[in-house]
Amino acid sequence: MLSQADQIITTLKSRGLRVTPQRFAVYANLLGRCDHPTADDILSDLNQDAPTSSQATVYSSLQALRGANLVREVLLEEGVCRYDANIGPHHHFRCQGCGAIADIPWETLSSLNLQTLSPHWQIEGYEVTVRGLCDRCQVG
Amino acid sequence: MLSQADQIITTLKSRGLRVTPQRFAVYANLLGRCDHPTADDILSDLNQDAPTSSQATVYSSLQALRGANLVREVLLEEGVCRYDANIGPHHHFRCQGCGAIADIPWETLSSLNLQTLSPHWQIEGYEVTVRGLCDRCQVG
DNA sequence: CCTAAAATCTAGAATTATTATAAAATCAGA
DNA sequence: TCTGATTTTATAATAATTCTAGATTTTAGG
Repeated sequence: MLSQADQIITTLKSRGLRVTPQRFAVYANLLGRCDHPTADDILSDLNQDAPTSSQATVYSSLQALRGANLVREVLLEEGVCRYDANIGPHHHFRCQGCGAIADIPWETLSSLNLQTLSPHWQIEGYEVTVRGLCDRCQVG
Repeated sequence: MLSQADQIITTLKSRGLRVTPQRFAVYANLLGRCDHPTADDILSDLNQDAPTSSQATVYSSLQALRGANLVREVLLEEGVCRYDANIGPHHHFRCQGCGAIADIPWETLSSLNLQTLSPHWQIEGYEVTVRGLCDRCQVG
């Protein structure tokens, strides 16, 4: 029975990544979150209780994790990249009021038929971005 | 029978925008394109034959056009915002090889049932991002 | 046509997110 | 423990975008 720490270490190693305290911390942070943090969000969180990583290393660790397909980027906001350890197919809801982003399970919107798109494209997947207002931003 | 230039002018006025050569040029440029240019792409294009606009003004014009719902942003690439004068609902294909972006007509992927999402959300729309390889990036 | 007020443009400075860099530190296998 | 390769660090650099104050332009009314 592996602890979560051991699982993370095993996972990093299995993807050919050297296990450093910073990579561990970044990945553990992302695995423990439901939101989609920016690099700066992660940095602040990591260094909350103890100096864990430099800013450059957070970026570097994120790139390594992305290269290993353990983390993906989420482009739903201008000017900044957000990250997600949930790399399985899923969709997003984006609130147009406050900007909040929520995950939508894959199956919920998995009924699209992509066969009729262009015969020139080799389709590998899709995701849906739903826009609207979250409950806090709705008026009356 | 209005010329295209007159149509653009009328459109800008109808949206409460002052008609300046720069706004006209930016909007005309976007209307004449099928791709999704960056602000810099637009700037280079505009100033190709004659000095038309400064960089700051291209950004400013794009913001004004967006505020008037004549132009929308497209967030499919890290680090840069792309723009589109096609503001009707439509979807995008994104090539994972070269990064090319293509429009997909709305009706093609309009069959999603959003009723089963969260009762807390007031849904206003959705768009689908399809990923794959374009014909040029596919190998043999 | 003129005028004036408001809006917009300009060009360079400033800001922000991210990447580059060279030296120091660390990882992991022998 | 040693060692070579990799990673981290802190700062500089870069690129996309916004800010700013003075100059210029638009536009409505006379």
